[in-house]
Amino acid sequence: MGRRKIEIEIVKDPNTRQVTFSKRRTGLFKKANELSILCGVEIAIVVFSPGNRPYSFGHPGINVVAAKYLQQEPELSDSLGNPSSDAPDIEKLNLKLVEASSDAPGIEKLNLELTEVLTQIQEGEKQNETHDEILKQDNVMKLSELKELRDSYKELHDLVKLRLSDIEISVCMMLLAQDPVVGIKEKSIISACLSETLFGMSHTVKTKQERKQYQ
Amino acid sequence: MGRRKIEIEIVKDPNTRQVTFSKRRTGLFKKANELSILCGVEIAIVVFSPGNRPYSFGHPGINVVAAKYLQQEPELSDSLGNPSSDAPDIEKLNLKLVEASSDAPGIEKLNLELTEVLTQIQEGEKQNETHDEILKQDNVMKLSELKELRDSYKELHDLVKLRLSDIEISVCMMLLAQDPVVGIKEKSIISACLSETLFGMSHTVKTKQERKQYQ
DNA sequence: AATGCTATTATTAGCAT
DNA sequence: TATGCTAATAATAGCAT
Repeated sequence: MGRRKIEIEIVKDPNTRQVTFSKRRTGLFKKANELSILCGVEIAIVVFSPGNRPYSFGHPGINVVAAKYLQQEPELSDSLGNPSSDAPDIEKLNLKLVEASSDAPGIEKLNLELTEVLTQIQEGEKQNETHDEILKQDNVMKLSELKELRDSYKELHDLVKLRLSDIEISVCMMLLAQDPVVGIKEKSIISACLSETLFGMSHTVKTKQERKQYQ
Repeated sequence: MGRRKIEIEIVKDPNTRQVTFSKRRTGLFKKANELSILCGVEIAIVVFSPGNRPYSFGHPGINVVAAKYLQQEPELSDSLGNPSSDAPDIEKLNLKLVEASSDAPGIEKLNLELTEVLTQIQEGEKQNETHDEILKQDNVMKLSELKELRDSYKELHDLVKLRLSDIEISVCMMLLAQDPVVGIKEKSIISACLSETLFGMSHTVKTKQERKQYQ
């Protein structure tokens, strides 16, 4: 594809490697952009340069898509008997979403969602403690109370599971919202919101590190 | 690039669009693979098909890198004071990681891990059912059984919460990776986490779709 | 939904800037 | 570190399967 064919193996000369990276990354992002436009689909790429700098591409900006995705959730459960085939109206909807997302609003919602999840988890932990109290007080429990206990846990479980899915979706969307190298607009908004999110989550990372250290 | 030139605009015929997506996605992933090998860099791609199915590509497989991450973890807190310099040995290390991972079992392992988590969640649901049975059989329950019930829920709860933390950490890593000014050493690790997240999400989203379809 | 064929267009390796 | 040039290689549009 150039003056001569090359083997697909690591380019030994660091300078040449950097040039290759730069050119091929450009080409890759161009291809990704074409794919997203030609097929009306969402795509996200992250790649680290040989110097370990991150480059990313994403199309389109995402909040509208995220919101609408959650909206179409009910519809999905209606199309039960159709396992591996794609309902055509879903595809249409998807295309509309991509179109509509060009005028995307803010990203604060994402942060709010994350905060909500953390809050709910904390509440779940409180419930755990409450149940502990109950267990200590009575050796025998009425069936109704038992059911309540069970139900509350089940509720918590479902809640967290649902929230987990939401977060994963949000993350996905966030990935898609990365600053595109080729032709998208929301750059400044996205960067700002990414920073916000970063601050919001830093405490969680700390928590995990602490967990490991004291284990 | 084909029998005739086409404009980069949405392909109107749905069938043709799907074929285009399939071919170009293959091409894109091939390019991404070549880029990662030629330049020894880490890369991750997520793309949704016109039918909204997630496809993902990532290099390298995360297991090797993740292992090295855990080994390096102690050192990380030491190198925090070195913000914006691009240490050359870091690049070498990064290359070694990529090389080392070329003989990694591949991506299946990652998917297995994710499947494991999902399985555990499903098992949690089964336990819910089991507890239902118990509740129906006995009006009175021994304290030990009650504790078991409580513990199983707590376990499930912790499991989900842990996974949630992992996702948040991955996101945080990703956000950190946005900023080239932040310390360099962590970058390879970051991208590993990122890959994990990307793959994880692709898998999870798919699973969620399936869950909905069969509900 | 994916793959093989192949005429045609698109990407890029090596070099210079 | 990135871009312009250009010969040479690689991807793919349309069609059939």
